[in-house]
Amino acid sequence: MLTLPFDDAHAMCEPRFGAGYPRGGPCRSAGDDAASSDRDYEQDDGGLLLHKKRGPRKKKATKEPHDRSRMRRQEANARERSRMHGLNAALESLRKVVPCYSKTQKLSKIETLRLAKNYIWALSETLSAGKRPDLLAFVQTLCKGLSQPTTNLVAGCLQLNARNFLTDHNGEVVFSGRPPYDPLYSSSAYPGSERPAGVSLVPFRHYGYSGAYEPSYASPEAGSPHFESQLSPPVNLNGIFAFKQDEPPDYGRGGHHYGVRYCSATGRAALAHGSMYRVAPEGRYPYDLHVRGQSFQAQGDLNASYHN
DNA sequence: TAGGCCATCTGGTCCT
DNA sequence: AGGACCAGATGGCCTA
Repeated sequence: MLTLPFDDAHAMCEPRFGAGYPRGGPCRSAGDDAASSDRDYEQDDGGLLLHKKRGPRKKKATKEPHDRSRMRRQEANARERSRMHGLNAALESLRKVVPCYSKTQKLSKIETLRLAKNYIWALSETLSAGKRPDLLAFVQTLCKGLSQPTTNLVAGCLQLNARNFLTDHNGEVVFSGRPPYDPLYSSSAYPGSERPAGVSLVPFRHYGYSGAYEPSYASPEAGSPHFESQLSPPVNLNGIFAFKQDEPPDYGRGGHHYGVRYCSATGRAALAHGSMYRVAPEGRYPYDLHVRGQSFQAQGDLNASYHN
């Protein structure tokens, strides 16, 4: 699984706001402005780190007319607003490419960043593993450190049973449901000698409808606010990030293509036509896998599982 | 009502 | 000098 300790206590620099908290103290990386770290901080009587100002403590006396000073401050405020709007726009665009996007239920800023980090991590792990991802592990990685509401939202986006992804007090995602290990992709996925070179038959674990999949998830469009306006993100494991509703890259040509697509209600229609991502006729299955341009028979297997 | 989230203002610091 | 960046403070809004 993860090749590096994932749950770095300060990986996302949990906010430690409060008066007197040293700016950049615990979150500062090792090489980041190391030269200034000592001179920037001093300890008070209680050992608390206090920010030691670098510059002159008092504002220099200025001959600047009050009106001009005021005007410059207002201009600075406008620039700061603009800067923050740009930051928010970037964050919004990030929201749209992480695995859970809803116009009606936006992720908070911090949760967006955490989810993005988890997403990058999960994709990296999948790439380095070089085999088909374990859906449960993938989702667990995605949800690591997220709040329970966000975990529910992500699980809802992925149309999993959120109750099976409980976040414990350590921020660990705990799978509480039955862990079925029925191989989704058996050798029957490659009848005869059609198995492409380089594709191993490591069973892809799927989780039966008595497990992680919500038995009733088939109707996300039918009223659950979680699914309103939700667009699923691209999860494209070959490093080509196809944005939602963009034309997919041509996966028929060369390269080792390895993609997972989580399909959801509104995104599906846009993807159904001419997409690399196969969509079940019923539109009910949350993901599909493609290796080297091959489309696995996920729907068929899931159909069988469902109807059994 | 408390707590979380957010936008905005503000002053300090850094950089060009 | 002026703009960018940063973080603290503050108040509004929303929800449990």
